Formats: sequence, C-alpha cells, structure tokens
Amino acid sequence: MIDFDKIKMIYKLGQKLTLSDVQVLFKSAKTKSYASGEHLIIEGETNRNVFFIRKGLVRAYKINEKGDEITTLIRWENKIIASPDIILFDEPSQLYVETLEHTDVFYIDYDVLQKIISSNHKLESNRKFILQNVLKEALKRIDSFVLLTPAERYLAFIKENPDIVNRVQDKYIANILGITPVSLSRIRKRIASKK
Amino acid sequence: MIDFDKIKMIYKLGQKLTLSDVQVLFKSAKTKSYASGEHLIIEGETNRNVFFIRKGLVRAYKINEKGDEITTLIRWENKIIASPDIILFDEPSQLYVETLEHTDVFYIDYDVLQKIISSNHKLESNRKFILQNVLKEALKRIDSFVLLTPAERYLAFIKENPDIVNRVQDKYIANILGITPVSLSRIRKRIASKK
DNA sequence: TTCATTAATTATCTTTTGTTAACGTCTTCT
DNA sequence: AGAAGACGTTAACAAAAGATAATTAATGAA
Repeated sequence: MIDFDKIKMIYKLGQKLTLSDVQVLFKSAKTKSYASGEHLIIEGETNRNVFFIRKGLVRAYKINEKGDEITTLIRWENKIIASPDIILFDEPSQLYVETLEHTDVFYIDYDVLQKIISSNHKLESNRKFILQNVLKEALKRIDSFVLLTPAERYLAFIKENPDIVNRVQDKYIANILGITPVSLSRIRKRIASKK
Repeated sequence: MIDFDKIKMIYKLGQKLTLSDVQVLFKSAKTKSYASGEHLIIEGETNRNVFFIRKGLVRAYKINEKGDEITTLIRWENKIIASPDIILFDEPSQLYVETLEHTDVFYIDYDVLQKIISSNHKLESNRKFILQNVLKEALKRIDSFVLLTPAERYLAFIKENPDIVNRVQDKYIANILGITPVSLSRIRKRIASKK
C-alpha cells in the first residue's frame, strides 16, 4: 500500500488532488521488485523510465576519471528516481542506480507519463511543482557546498535525514558530501569529542 | 537591440518560436538601467520580478554565518536572473543581486509572465525547457562539487566561461567554486607552473 | 557458528586549504 | 597628481583533507 499522505507532503501536491487522480498514474505503471545490489539504471542506457520507490532504498552513482564509483544521491520510500540525462536531456544515462536494500518500485515510461499528466488538469498543475521541488533540492545542495564547511554539511545532512543515516553506509554519505570516507570518519570523531 | 539568435541558442527555444512570439513578452516588460554596484534584488524582498539582462553583468550573493558575502552565481547578457526564494518558494529573498557593470534589463512580474506564457501555446511549450535548463545547470554544478577537485573545478569553469573570466574578479569566482580567493590564487600558480 | 568480506576507524605522511597579514599593483575619487 | 581603497599575490602557520595501509568491527554467506 502506498502512503498517499506522505506522497502529498513530499511533493506538496495540491489538496484538490485526490487519491483517485494519482491512481490513474499508478494504473498505467508497472511494478517490479529488486534484490539488494541490483541495478534500476545503468550507464549508457536510454530506457525512459521514471521509478517511484514504494519500498526500499537506492543510490545513484557515477564513475569518475580514476574509475571510482562516486555516489551522488540516495533515494528511498515515496521518492522518484530517474536519469536526468535520459529524461531531461535525451542522452544516454551517465548515471547508475543501484538498490541498497530489497526495493519495490512502480515504473512508467516518461513519455506515457507526460501524456497522462497532460490529459488530467489536476495532475498537470502539479507537474510543475514536482519539477520545482527537484530544483529546490538542487539549489539547496549547491548552497551547502558554497556556504558550508564539510563538517557543517555533514551536520546539516544528518539533521535533514535523521532516519536515513542509519540505513546507508558512511562511504556513500561521504561521497554525497564531496569528501572521502576517511575524512568523514575524522569529522565524526571531531564532532563527538566536542560534545 | 536583442540578439534573438543568441537567446534561441541559450534557451534552446524551438525553431517554431519566432521573434514576434518573444516580442509579446518584451512588450509587457519594463526596462531599467543600473549603474555598477546597484542592487536588482536585496535580501528580504518579495517583489516577484524576473530580470532579463540585455547588457551588463550581475552577481548573486548570500551572507554566511560569519557575515561574509558569498557569491553564488554570476549572470550576464541574454540570461535571466530572479530570486528562487521568491519565484519558486514564495518566500522573502535570501539572495542579493548586485550589478558588477552598468546593466540594462527587461523585467516583468513573474505572475504576469506566467499568464502571458499560458496564453501563447508556443511560449508554453518552451517554458518547461527554460526550467529544465536551469535544472541542468544546477545538476551539473552539483556533479562538479562531488566529482572534481577545486583545481579541476576551476579549469572546467574557465573552459565553459572563457569570456566571463576576464570580466569578473577572482574573489567572486573563488566563492562560486567553493574555495577562498587565496586558495584560488595558489591553484592558478600551480597550474601555471605545470605548463 | 565460523570463515571470508566489507566497512569504519585509526595511524602516518603528504598535499591542500583556511586564516591572517604583508606587499605591490591597479583603480577610483577628490 | 595624490591619497585612499580594493584586489591579487605571496608568506607563514595551523587546520583539515587526500592517500595509503594497518587494525578493528561488522556483515554475510557457507
């Protein structure tokens, strides 16, 4: 079962939007389950899927020049994940998306999704809001890199994602913060000793 | 005069969009000129203006905890600038926008802009594209913080903005890269000595 | 439960960054 | 032209981060 109230909260869907409006979408979506460690999206792929995470947790990562996997994002229940390269820019995905837990998703082709949204006025007026939400998150993250130190960035991260910190490995969080896992370990030690 | 071809390029406006379509917008917009050092937007403001820079150059900045101005963005000819806080999130602006050169702008109220766009189908279909472009830029910048070192970030910046580097002070570029001006100076020295 | 892996911590060393201040250079204003 | 201020560079030092490796802790599979 989907937690509709939580979805409403996350995507700030208008109050006018009812469960039945959203169910139009879910009816056209397919379901799939992934074991931990499987990939929803791999590099080079062009499948225009948008995934809605019903249960579970995934990480998005890229390969840097040195060949290391760098995690750029984690997403979990009631959140959407897709490759911006494919969806927004019509290019093969640079992104990998891998499950870190057993994960159940709805998925739907982006173009089909667009058509359904266009045909339902209530959904249409909320489409913009979802895109804006993604943008808001991105701008906030840029600010965190420009305005905060790594330690402050870490504290802000655990403050905003207290429930997630214990579900993902530190090395992924370090990547997201733009530092090495070793450095994150030291930051944690410093913070602990100051208390 | 506006360089329509450049605007088309920057915002990837569909070829179907003609100058007259865009002129609908410019007719409803007001013009204003600013001397260097004046503010288009200040913190706390709620005026829902969207600025189109006809000529000149501006920087956006925020004040950090220590009270320092931290430049987060620079924008110049044929680009749009607005406060995301006001436009997207309906909150007072956290952002200041200050001109670094004599700057001529068109400006228009965001809500009026939305209405005009809604009434013109061609504009409507391009609205999404502009928002996506902003998002693309933001995501790219996040990647640069996660995947690149400060030195690599600087090289990428001057590669993508060769014409701008000589128009703005290094201290602003340093802020944008998330480092101090002193550190940027050292990075430049290191790069120069390796050639 | 045990063994093999993987993750996190700690240590060591090198490199880079932040901070503060001094210096020369270039603007800008009167 | 001269003075004041701002900017970039450089220096010196302390703090933090990257890299690598060793150690400990946790995890997972047989």
